[in-house]
Amino acid sequence: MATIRDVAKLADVSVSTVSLALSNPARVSQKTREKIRQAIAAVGFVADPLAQSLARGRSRMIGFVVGNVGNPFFGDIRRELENYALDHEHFVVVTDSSGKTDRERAMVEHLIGLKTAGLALAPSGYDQDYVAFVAGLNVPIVCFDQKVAGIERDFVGSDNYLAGAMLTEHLLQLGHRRIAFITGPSHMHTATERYRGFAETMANAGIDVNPNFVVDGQFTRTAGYEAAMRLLIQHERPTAILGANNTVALSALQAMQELGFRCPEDISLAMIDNVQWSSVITPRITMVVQDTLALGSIIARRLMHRIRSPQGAVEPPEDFVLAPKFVPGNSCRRI
Amino acid sequence: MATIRDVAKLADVSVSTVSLALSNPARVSQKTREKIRQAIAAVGFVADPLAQSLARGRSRMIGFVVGNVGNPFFGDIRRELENYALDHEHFVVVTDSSGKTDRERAMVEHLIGLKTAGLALAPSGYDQDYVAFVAGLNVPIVCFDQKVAGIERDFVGSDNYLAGAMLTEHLLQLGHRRIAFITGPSHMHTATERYRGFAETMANAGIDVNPNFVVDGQFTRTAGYEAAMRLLIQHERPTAILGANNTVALSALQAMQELGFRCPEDISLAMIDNVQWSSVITPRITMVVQDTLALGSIIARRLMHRIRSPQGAVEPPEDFVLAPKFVPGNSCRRI
DNA sequence: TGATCAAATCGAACCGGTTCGATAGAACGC
DNA sequence: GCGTTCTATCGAACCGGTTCGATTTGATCA
Repeated sequence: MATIRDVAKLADVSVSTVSLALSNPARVSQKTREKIRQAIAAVGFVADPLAQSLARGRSRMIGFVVGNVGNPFFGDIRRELENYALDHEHFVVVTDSSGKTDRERAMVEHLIGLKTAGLALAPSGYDQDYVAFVAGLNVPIVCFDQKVAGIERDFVGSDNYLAGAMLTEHLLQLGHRRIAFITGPSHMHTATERYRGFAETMANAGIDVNPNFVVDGQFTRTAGYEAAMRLLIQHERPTAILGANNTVALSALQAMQELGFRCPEDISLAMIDNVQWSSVITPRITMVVQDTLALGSIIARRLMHRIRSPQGAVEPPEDFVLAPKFVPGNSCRRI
Repeated sequence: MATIRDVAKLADVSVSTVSLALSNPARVSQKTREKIRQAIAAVGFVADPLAQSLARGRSRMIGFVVGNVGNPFFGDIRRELENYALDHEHFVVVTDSSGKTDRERAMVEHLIGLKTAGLALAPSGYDQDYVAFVAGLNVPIVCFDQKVAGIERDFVGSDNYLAGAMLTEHLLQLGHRRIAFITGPSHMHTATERYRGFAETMANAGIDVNPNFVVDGQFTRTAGYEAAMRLLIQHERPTAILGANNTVALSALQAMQELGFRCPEDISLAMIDNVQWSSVITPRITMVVQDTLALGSIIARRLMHRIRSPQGAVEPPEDFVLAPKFVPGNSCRRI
C-alpha cells in the first residue's frame, strides 16, 4: 500500500505539501498540485482512514445504534440516514444491541473509541446511570424513537399519545366500549404515551376501563401472546383489542386464531406501527403508522448539521415530533 | 483522555513496558505489573483502539456485509455471529449495501481501510470484475448465502437444489401436475439452483413444464407481483405456484387475494425461505427453510478460526452446505 | 534596487499506540 | 571468580497521516 511519503518522494515535494494539497487544494500552486495528482495516480495512493482519524481526532463514520436492525421501522430510518450520509461523504456503521443496555453501552463506547463523527441512537435504557452515560458522551448525538427523560439531546420521534388516541377514537366511533389494551414496558416513553392516549380518550368518552383489560405485553412476542391469552379467556371478554405495537398485536392475532376466534367478526384488532407484509396478513390490520422516511430524513439532516457546521455543534437540543398516520384495514368491525 | 504515556510516567516505567504488560503480562515481573495496574486505574486509562489498529495493522472489528439487514435470514445470522464474536473480544459492524454492487464495494473497501480483522460477506455481484475484486482482498473472508463461481473463499450456505426439489416433490405427491415456478435473478446461485431442483424433479417425474409457467420474479416484490399476475391471468392456469423465495411467494399470495383466488382451494402455494410472522399469515404457507442458526454458527466459527489461528489463515477454502428443512403449512391441497 | 508582504512550501512535532533490538542485572555453571 | 544465559526493562523507530510555525520564493511598491 502506497503511503503519502511515497507520493511526496515521487512528486519531489514534502509530505506536508501533499497533505495540504489533498485537504486544501487552494493553498497549493497549480503546478505542484498537478505534480502531486500524477504521483498519486502513479503509485495508487489512497489515504489510510485510520491514520487520518487518529491524527484528526475525528473520523467520517456515523454510528447507528438500535436494539433491532431487523425491525423495518429502524430499517427505513437507517436507509434514509445512509443515503444522506453517503451524499456527504460519511459512512454509516450499524450496531445492534439486541435491546440490552450494557451491550449498547459497550458498542457506543467502541464507536466513540473509533472517533465516530456522530451517533444516531435509539436509547435502550432509562435509569439515572444511563442518562448520565449519554450525557457524558462528547460527540454529536441525535436520539430517536424513545424519548428518555433527562437526556438533553436532539430527539426525533412520533406523537405516540396521538397514535394511541387515534386508534381508540376509531374503535369508539365503531361502537366499541369494551376495548382492551396490550401495553409495552412501563419504562418506555412510547409505551406509556400510547397508553396515555388510550386511557385519556376512554376517560374523555366517559368510559371506565375494566382493569383486566389492560395487560402487559412488554412489546415482545412471548409476553404479548401471554397477555392476549389472558384477555381471551375472560368470560366478559373485550370486543376490541388495541396493541401498543406491532409485535404484541400480531401475537394477539395469533392467539385469537389458535383459540378459534375470528377477527374482526368476534374481536376487532388494531395496532400501532406497521409490519412487513401487512398486506398479506388476513385480516389486514387497522393501524397507525409512523412516517419513517420523514423521521429518517430529519435524523440525518440534524445529525449532519451538528457534525459539519460549527454553530450546529453548539445549538441547544431540539425535539422533532411528527404526527403518525391512520391506515385503515379490515380488522375492526362496527358493533 | 489518559494515554499510555501518562500511565508510564505515573508507574515510573517506560511506555514499552506498559504496552508489554498489557499485551503479554507473563513477560513482566509481578511487581511492575502491579504498579502499572494501579497507575492505569488511577488515571483511568483505556487504550485507543484506533492507535492500536494503526500500529498493529489489524483491528478487532468484524465486518458484516449484506444486501438487506432487514431480512430476518440475515438477522439471525448476524445475531449468531455477533454473540460469538463478542465472546472472543471482537466487535461486529454491520453494513447494508441495499443489494448494490458498487455500494457494497465501497463499503468493503472502507472496512478494509479500517483494518477489519475479517469479513462475513453475502456477495451481491457475480461478474468477472466482482470475482477479481473479492479475490484481491487480503483479509479473512467467509462468504455466505450466494455461492459465486470463481470466488475462492470459504462458503457457507444451504443446499438450494434440494430446497427446490423438496417442495416440487411435495406438490407432485399431492397430485399437482401444472406447477408454476417464480424464479429469481439468473445470476444468483440460489435462484438457479432452486430452479434446477424444480426442473429436474419435474423432468424425473416425466412431466413437461409449460414454458408459460416459469416466470421471472427477480426475488423482488414488484417483479414477483407482476410475475404472479402473468400466471393468474392464463386461461389454463397452474394448480400450484412455487415461489423461489419468500418475497416472490408472498407477492403471489397478495396477487391471488386481490384477484379473488382462494389459497389453497383454487391454487396451492409453497415457498423457499421463512418470513417474519409467517404464523399469522393466512393460509400458513408450506415452505422449506434454511437453518439460519447453524449457518450463523458455522460462519462465526470459521471466520474467527481464520482470524485467530495462524494455520487457520492459510487453510484452503472450504464449502459448508447445509440441508434445508421442510415446514408444512396449509397452503397446499391435495388434488 | 532594496524593503515589504503575501503565497507556497517545508520540517518537525504530534496523534497514541506497538515492536524489536539493545542493555543492565540476576542467576547459574564450572 | 568469571564467562554465560536468562529475565526484565528500556529506547527508538514505526504505523500513516495532520498541523502549525518557520522559511523560502516571488511579486509589489517606493
